[in-house]
Amino acid sequence: MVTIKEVAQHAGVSIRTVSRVLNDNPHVAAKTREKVLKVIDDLEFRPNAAARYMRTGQSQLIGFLTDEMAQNAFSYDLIVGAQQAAWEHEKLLFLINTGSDSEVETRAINMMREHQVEGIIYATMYHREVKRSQFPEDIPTILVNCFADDRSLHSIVPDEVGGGFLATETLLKQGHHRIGFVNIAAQEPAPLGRMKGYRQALEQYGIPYDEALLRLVEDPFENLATSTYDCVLSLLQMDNPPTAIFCFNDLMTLGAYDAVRKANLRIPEDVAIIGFDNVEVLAAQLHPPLTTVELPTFEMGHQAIQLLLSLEDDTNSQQPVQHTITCPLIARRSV
Amino acid sequence: MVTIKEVAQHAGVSIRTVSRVLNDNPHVAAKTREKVLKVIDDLEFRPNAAARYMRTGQSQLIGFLTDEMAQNAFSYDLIVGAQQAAWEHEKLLFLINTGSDSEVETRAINMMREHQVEGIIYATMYHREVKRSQFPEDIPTILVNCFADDRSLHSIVPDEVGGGFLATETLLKQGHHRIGFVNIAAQEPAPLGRMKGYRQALEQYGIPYDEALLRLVEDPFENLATSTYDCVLSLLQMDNPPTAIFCFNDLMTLGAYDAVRKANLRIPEDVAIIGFDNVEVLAAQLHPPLTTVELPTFEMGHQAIQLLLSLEDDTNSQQPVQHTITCPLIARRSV
DNA sequence: CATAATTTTGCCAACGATGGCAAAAATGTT
DNA sequence: AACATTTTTGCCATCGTTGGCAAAATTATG
Repeated sequence: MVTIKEVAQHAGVSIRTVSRVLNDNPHVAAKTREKVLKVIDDLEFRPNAAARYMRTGQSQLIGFLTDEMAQNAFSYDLIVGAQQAAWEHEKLLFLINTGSDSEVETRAINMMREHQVEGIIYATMYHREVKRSQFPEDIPTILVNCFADDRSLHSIVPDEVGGGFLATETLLKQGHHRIGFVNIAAQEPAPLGRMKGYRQALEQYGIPYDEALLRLVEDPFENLATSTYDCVLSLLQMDNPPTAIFCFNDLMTLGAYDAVRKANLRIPEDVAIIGFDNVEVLAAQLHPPLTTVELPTFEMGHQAIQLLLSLEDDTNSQQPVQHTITCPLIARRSV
Repeated sequence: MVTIKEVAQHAGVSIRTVSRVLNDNPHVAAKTREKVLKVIDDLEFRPNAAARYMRTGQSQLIGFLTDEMAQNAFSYDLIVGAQQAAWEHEKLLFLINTGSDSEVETRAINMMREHQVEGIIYATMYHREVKRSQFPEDIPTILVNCFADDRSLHSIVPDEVGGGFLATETLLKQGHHRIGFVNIAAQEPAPLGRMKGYRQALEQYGIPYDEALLRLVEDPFENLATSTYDCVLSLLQMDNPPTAIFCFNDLMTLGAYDAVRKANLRIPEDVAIIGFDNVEVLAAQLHPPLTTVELPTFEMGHQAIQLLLSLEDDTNSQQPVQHTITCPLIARRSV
C-alpha cells in the first residue's frame, strides 16, 4: 500500500507538503501542488483513513443497527436511503443486524464504539418502543421506526394517524360511506394509530363509526393473507356490506383481492380496496394495481442520517425530537 | 474516550502490560491480569480499532457493494447473510449501494480502499457478467450473483440449470406431461439456464420438447404479472393445454394465479403452478401457497464472506472458482 | 541593494495501540 | 547463600497522517 511518504519522495517534497495538498491547504505553490497531484495520480495513492482518524478524530463512520427485520422490502429501502444520505456526506455505513438478541446488540454497539463511529442509527422492523438503556450516552443516536421509552433520543417515525386518515379520506372522497377496516390486533403504534386516523376521518366526514365494519387479525401473523381473506369475506357477506375496505397493510390486500373475487365482485367497481406500506412487488403487480398509502422507508433512512449529521454541526444540543414522517397516497386503480 | 494509557495509570502498570492483557498474551501474572481486567471493566475501556489497525495492519473491515438492487427481498437477505457471516468472524461490513453509475462505483471502491478493507464483496441484482477491470487487483474480491468476463475472480452464483431442472422434474414426478414455461426473453444466465434445465428434465423423462408450450415475456418488465397473465391465459386456451406451468419467477405467478382463476380452473387440481426465487411475502401468502424453487440468497451472502475469509488464511493463492449454489425446492401447495 | 514582509516549505511531535528487546522480579538448583 | 533460569514487566520505536512552529525562499518596499 503506497503511503504519503512515498508520494513525497517521488515528488521531491516533504510529506507535510503532500498533506497540505491533500487537505487543500492554501499554503502551497501552484506548481508544487500540480507536481504532487501528478505523483498521487501516478502512484494511485489513497490516504489511509485510519491514520487520518488518529490525528483528526474524525472517523467518517456511522453505525447502522437493525433488529430482526422483515422479509419485506421495508428494511432494504431504509438501508439504501440511509446509505445514500451517508454517501452524500462522504460517510461510510456499517451494518449490523442484531436479531432480537439483546446480547448481540450490546456487542454490536461495543464493536461500533471500537471503530469510533460518529453516530448510531437504530432501526426496527415494526413501529415500537425501545429501552433507552440499551443505547450509549456518549454517541449520538437516532431511532428509526421506534422511540425511546423516556423520549430522550431523536426518533423518526411514520405518521400512522395521518396515514390512516389519508387512506380513509381517499375512500370517503370517492363517495364510500360504509368502509370496512381490517386491522391487526396488536397494541402497537401502527394498528392503534391507523385506527385512530380511520375514526378521525369518519368523524370529519360526518359518518358514524360502526364497529360491525371492523375486523381484527390476531397474532401470529404467519398467514396474514388467508386470515384477511376470511375477514373480508365475512365483511362482504354482511346484510349491509361495505363498499370499500381499508387493509392494515399491502400483504393483507392479497387476501382481500381473493375474497372479493370469491364473492364475485369487481375491484374497484363493486368494492374499493386500499392498503398501507406500498410494497412495490405486491402493490404494482396486483390486478388491478393497488392504491395504497406509502410507508416512506427510503425517506426515513435518508432523514435519519441527515438528522444525525446536523446534530454534529449544531453546537447547541437541541432537545430530542420525534420526527413524524408523512405517509403519502400512491393512487393506482383499486379505488 | 478512555485510552489504554488511562487504564494503565489506574491499574498502576505500564501500557505494555495492558496491551498484553488485551491480546491474551501469556506473559502476564494472573494477579496483574485480574487487576487490569477490573479497571478495563470499571472504565468501560474499548480498544481503538483504528489505532490497533495502525500497528497490526488488520482492519477487520469488509466492503459490500451492490449495484442497483431490486425492490424484492433478494437484496436484503443477501446482505443479512453476509453480515451474519462477518459477525461470526468479528468483522464489520461496510455497505455501499452504487446504483448503475460506474463512476460512483469507482469512488466507492476508492473509499473502501482508504478505509483499508480486507476484501470486497460485489453483489448484483440479477445474474450477469461484469467487467474485471472495474475491480482492484490488490484487494481480494468475491462476486455474488455475477461473474467476471475473464473468470479471474471468485464468484458465487445460483445453479440456474439445476433449479430449472428441479422445478420441471417436480412437475414431471407428479405425472404432468404437458408443462408450460413462461420465461423472460432476456439473454441472461437466469432465463437461459432455467430454460436449459427445463429441457434437460423433459429429455431425462422422455418427454419431447414442444415449443408451443413456451411463452416469453419481453423487456421492459414493469408489469410482469400482467404480461404473465396474458401468457398463461393463452397457454390455457390452447387445444391441448398444459396441466402445469413453470414461471420464471414468483412475481409472475401472481399473474398466473389470476389467469388460472379467470379460466375457471383450480390450483393445483386442474393446473399446477411452480415459481422460482421463493420471495416469502408472495409465495407463502398466495392462495394456495406457492411451491417454488428457492434462490438461496442468505446462503449466497453467507458463503461469500466465508470464501473471502478463507482466502486470507490460505497462503497458496488458489485459482478463482465459480461456486454454484444449489437452489432447493420449497414445497407448498400449488403443485 | 539591503531589509522587511510574505509566501512556501520542512522538521518534529502527536494520535492509540502493539512488538522487540532488555531489565527487574520471582523461582529453581546446587 | 550464590548463581542460573524462568517469568513478568517496562521502555522505546513504529504504523500513516496532520498541526504547530520555525526555517527557507520569494516578493515587496524604501
